[in-house]
Amino acid sequence: MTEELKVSNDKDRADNLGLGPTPEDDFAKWYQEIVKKAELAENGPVRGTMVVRPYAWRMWELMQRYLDDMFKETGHENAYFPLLIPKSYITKEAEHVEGFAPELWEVTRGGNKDLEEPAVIRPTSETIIGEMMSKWIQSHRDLPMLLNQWCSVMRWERRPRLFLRTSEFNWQEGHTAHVDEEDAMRETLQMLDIYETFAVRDLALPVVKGEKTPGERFPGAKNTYTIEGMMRDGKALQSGTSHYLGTNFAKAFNIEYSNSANEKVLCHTTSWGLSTRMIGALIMAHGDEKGLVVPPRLAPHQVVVIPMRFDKEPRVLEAAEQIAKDLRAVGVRVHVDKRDQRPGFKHNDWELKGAPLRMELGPRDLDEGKVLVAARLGQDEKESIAIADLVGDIPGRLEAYHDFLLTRATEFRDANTKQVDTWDEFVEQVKSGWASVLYDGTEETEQKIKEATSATPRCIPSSFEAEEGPCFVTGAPSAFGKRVIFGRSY
RNA sequence: CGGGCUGUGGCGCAGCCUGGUAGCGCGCUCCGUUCGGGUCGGAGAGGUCCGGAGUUCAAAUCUCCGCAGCCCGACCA
Repeated sequence: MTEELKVSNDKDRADNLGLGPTPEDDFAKWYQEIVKKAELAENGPVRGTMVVRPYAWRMWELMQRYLDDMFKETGHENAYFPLLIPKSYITKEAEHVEGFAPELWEVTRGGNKDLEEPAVIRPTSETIIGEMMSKWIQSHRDLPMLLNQWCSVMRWERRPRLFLRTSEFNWQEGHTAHVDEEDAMRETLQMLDIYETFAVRDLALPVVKGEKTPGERFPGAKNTYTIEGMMRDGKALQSGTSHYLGTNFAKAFNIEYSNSANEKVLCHTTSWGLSTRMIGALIMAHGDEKGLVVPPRLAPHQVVVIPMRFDKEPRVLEAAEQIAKDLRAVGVRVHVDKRDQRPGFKHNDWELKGAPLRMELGPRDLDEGKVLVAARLGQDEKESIAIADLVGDIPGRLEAYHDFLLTRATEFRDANTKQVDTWDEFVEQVKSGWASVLYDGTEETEQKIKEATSATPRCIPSSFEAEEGPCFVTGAPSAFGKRVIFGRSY
């Protein structure tokens, strides 16, 4: 009887603290529980808004740092443009306004009176930055103009989901102006490459890089490029986009320069953005039934040290702090968990929060000059390592852990991506993954596919070989000169 | 925006059908104990039952209107 009660209490505790559903049971619920229980974010009081908690914001700070470094290395400068944009700006580019009109938040009052011209809260800043660029650019000598801003934007979302789609979200938006198409296109593709590097190197997320089909383009863009990641439920997540805007915005906002022949010429502009949605990507690409799995480059705590009986034996804590100090000196982010909790609780908690490595340090280890090192993934047994070897060992171990995650995610993606040539195969394939197909590229065909399977064209991968043949739906000649990846998406 | 479901201490839930102003588990606080994978015992704190209006002597419970969340769809860098 007592035993039964005890077991039941343990189960209640586990249910309350740990995750209920597994990704296989109920992916949507699993995702929400991770977000909440790993203390990443929660809903704000206004519909669709999100409170980002410190643990997740730290990951975003790291993302910002890696991206910002690459932006600066490629000559970009950060600036800041206003949150509020005159409503009239948005309407200057026809496709742009059509695309964003249904998503706008509008401000009509301030200081207790109606505004003369309503303002919209930026859904993206092409318009206001275009307006400013038109003032700043006079000569070909002013080009290229390479700007970026870190900010939040707002779009009315009908169905918000934390990190994936919220009314307000934080991102970076780059905006550049160039002398001609060639230079602008080089920029567009360069930024796409940077996003890919970021995804692979920092997020351990293999992505498919490529161009969007016309139906999936950014409103007002001539070409849209994307990196698409595969989540563990086989769906695609658009993880970063880069747009070649042609002269569309230059025309709308008069962004022009005098060339060396003293002729007025329209600029060719680009824009590119990546958001906190990447935190959603990280959760859904790497997480498992125990919780979050954070890739080392983004982990707030790469190593968590769990000291045993440290209240009774101060030397344990001293040793733990010394280890932390030594590792920090070689660039490892270490956290010593001094909470008044049992070690078992801490192990579970840090598994839920996805810390890559844990160290268990007690009097016994200390006597032997060793620590037990456990990995969140990819290592079955805890390994006893000499304390003296840690500084040499841990950085490499973190890299190996990153490689493990990347390999695992890549194998998963490849196993769930299939080349198909018939309707039946296609329908089956997009239930759980991606299908690469030849199709005729028409809106009608895309619509038919979407209605039947809810799959949409994700991108025309730049890595794919040229290939042509009959459309798997209509039999008409295929478009784009190569296969296109279709999948369900977020 | 259409269809479905939900809203009760921090979290998970019961109570609602058959109105009589709240209960359980976990968590939290304090004391002791324990500490190498979610210790054990004791004593406590904490809720205008999402909001508003209505019916009633009386509403968590019934009715209406909002708001918010979740799922499916539509929509969506």
